[in-house]
Amino acid sequence: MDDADGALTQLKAWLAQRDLPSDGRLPPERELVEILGVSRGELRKALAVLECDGELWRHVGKGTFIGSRPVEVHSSVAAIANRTNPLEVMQARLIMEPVLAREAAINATGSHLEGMQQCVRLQRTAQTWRQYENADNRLHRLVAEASGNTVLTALFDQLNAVRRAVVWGRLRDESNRPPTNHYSFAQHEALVAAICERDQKAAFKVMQNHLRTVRDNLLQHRSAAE
Amino acid sequence: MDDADGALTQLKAWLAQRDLPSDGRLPPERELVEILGVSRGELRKALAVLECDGELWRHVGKGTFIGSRPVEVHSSVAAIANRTNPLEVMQARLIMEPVLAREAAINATGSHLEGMQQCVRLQRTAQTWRQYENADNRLHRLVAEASGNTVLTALFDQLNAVRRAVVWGRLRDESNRPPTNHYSFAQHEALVAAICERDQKAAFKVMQNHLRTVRDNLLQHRSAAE
DNA sequence: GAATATAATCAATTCTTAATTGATTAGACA
DNA sequence: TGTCTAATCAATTAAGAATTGATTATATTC
Repeated sequence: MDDADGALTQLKAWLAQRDLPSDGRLPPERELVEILGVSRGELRKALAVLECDGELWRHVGKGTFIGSRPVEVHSSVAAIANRTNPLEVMQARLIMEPVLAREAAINATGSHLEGMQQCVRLQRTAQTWRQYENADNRLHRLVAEASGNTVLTALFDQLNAVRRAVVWGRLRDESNRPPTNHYSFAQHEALVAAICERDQKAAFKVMQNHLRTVRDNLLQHRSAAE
Repeated sequence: MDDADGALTQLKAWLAQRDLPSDGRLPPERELVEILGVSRGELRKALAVLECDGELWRHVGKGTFIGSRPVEVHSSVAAIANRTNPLEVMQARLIMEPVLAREAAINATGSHLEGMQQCVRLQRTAQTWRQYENADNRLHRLVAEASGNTVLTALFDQLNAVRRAVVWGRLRDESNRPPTNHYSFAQHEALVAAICERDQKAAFKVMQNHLRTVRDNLLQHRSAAE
């Protein structure tokens, strides 16, 4: 390497002798310039080479770091909700939630069961759709949590966030209050009963039937609107 | 309701007539006290009742909101990975991926199929484990994408991110290059073949068997280490 | 005149400080 | 004893200043 790569050579040497902090961050360009005694343009050229080689990554406002750029996994819920539709969401729920119910029948703790039963009671006495939906959300979340699987619960949370962000249009019943004989009442009670009795197959089946009912209602409303 | 519940009655009445902002936030306690003309203690009792009923939720520094407490969806991949283990991840994969494979058999496009076949070829000729894993990642991601379900694909991505972040310890084979008779070869080829032939049941079954093999290998290694 | 160094500026991010807010405690009052 | 008021605490948010990589303009050097 000749003088044309002086900055690069010097930078590599400095990186080799200096052990960096745990996060792999190296000093800002304005400091490195003084440390290495090169101009900022030369330093940036050298950094660009190393970045191109995948040895470091940079970001405005953050700094320069050794290693490979961390993958952005924070695929926003809103972005997903904009590219999907209620039917896809229901399909995903039909895959996830029966399994969660089955696992909940195995692993649910006493406090989980108490919470589920309270949700069912609250739903029966709900005066508004908002109260009804609150209880519904809490119940399904409790089932997920009771499964005991951290990953599945996290996936359920993301699915749930997408569900709430998706545009459901006029699919929702807009009457003032939930009817006293709403189909979900019996299904939710059967679900909680199955989980309480540790009946895995029943918990799976009841949840599956429940979500199929919800899905079929969805399709019926849609075809009626078209 | 008598005077003992005056604050609760007044609060409910105020909530009924007043339409709240879109985020469901209601004024801070210090303001509500002046609006309703009740003492802060009474107000907090009334709020506690409504919170217990699940009609609102509160948090220090944030405020008081109508609706059910939002789940921590910010659960970053790293946070999940720290609280889970390889077995939970495999369980989640066993639930998600066979379904994705079945849907892929229905909805995969020509470019999806080409990509899958290329992955299989790349895996056969992989010189290093890194190349092998790259092809493996791409294949499974292609199956998810080919399912055509945006939500399921997003969930797969999150699961995949967790899988890569989880500490697998010495479960990985550390030999220099993948063996030429690695069990995954045949399974992956059978998977791609089933999807190409639009055989939904076979695609589901092959993926399930594949992941069970992976899981069993995992358990075997673990019990050997103990 | 071309190339490079230096300075100025921009935009994204982080840091710092103050203000807000629900929760808790202590004292006054009846 | 019970309730109201005030003070205080702890968690969060809001806003402005300071950083930092990227870009552009100006000056310098050979």
